[in-house]
Amino acid sequence: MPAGFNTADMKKLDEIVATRRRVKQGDMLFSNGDVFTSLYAIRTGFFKTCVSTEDGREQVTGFQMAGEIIGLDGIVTDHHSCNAVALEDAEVCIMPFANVEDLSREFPLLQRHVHKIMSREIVRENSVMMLLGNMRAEERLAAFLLNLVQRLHARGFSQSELTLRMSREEIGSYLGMKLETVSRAFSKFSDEGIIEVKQRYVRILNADALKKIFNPETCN
Amino acid sequence: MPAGFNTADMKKLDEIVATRRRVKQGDMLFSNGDVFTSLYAIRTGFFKTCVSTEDGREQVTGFQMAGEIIGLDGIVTDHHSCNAVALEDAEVCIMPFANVEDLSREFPLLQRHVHKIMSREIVRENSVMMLLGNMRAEERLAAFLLNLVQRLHARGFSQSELTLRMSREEIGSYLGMKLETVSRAFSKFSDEGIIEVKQRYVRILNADALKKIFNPETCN
DNA sequence: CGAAAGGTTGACACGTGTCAAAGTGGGTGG
DNA sequence: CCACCCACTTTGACACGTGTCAACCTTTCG
Repeated sequence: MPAGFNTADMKKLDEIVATRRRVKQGDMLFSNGDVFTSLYAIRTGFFKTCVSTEDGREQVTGFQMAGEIIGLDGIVTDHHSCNAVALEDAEVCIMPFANVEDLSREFPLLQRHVHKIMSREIVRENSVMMLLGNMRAEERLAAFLLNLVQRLHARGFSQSELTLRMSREEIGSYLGMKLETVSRAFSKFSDEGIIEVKQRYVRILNADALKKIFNPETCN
Repeated sequence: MPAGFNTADMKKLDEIVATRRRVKQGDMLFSNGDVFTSLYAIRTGFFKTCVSTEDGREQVTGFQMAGEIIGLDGIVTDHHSCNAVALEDAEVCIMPFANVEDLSREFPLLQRHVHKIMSREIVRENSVMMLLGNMRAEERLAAFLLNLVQRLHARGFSQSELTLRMSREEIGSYLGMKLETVSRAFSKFSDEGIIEVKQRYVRILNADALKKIFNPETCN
């Protein structure tokens, strides 16, 4: 929720949330083809969203954590065009989109907030396109790790330690590379003393080195 | 503009457009860092949008033609995060975003329309991610050509002939491949009798074959 | 405890990138 | 109006990063 509302406003804004829903690890919050009715605000847990082709290839389009909104893909056709899968037990707030639109008309601040959320997603996807189109395996992984810790840190977690909620294959799908290549890049970073890796536990030992890999020119 | 408005409504909706602007080939409509004030509806002409890293790598994030909206990237931070370049002389309608938001509150149909436009862009970028992450050079080019002719056909142009407005390098940037690879893929399609290419002129001789390349499984 | 899923590592293959040279077409100035 | 020039495109030869396939290891969970 955005800032700038008084308590009376906040009470009305509570109406956006119809109810909450728990999603167990591995379960889908919504899937491709489902009728779109609501946006979902993640309260706890971790999701991936992915699209797939008829011939079975899957592309992870994003990883979402507490405080982020999923379901925006469904607005345009009234049907979802991707799957949202919980990577750990999760709880979401269900926000019927009709409520969102009604209250947006009443509260310009909310309207602006909704627009920003959608715009942010567009900008994020732009940078993923840059990553997929122009970067090499190690740059992609460095960018991915830096993005993850930055978002976790904004939520009060460590900026140097994290536990991955997704498999090597899912990371690879997101980054446009095979799981073996992901694993090799982790090992390389580890050999170079940039990170410490043990399965899904990752500790960043030298963030500057990671940033340098991600963006070779901008280093100092 | 969406359907469903009466003439009185339409008159008010005209207020969205502040003015028009001509953009000459090669000129930028807006660029990374510019303050965001307006969305732009393309009346005529053809644009590319692209992001770039500090070390000079450029990623084309989309090609836009008449009737499409650009500038959505600027909403989230009040500053544009990409460049919009005219690939041919163009004219756009300038729609100050404040007007869009004001009238959206008044006209639910417009509000819904704006939301759909943003959602459509998110879904489009999802499919570009699939393309960049999972497909091979020839599949990417086939998908690209099919998408282009489909959009041109929706605007009354031929569904088998087109003149590309962008260079091989720009196509390559969009599709995550080098210009030589783009050129080779064109030549291969040409050798196989699937298309006829002469520089920027392309005629599709066998659309089914292209679809087959794009999606090997879904053929029949 | 055993099986299944996920992760690591090695050897090799292959698609695309890189570099270079030549061809093509369009725009501009003399 | 022609000729030149420059940007763009095509094509070839070769290099290299990542994919593929396989074996083995680790961890989790029934």
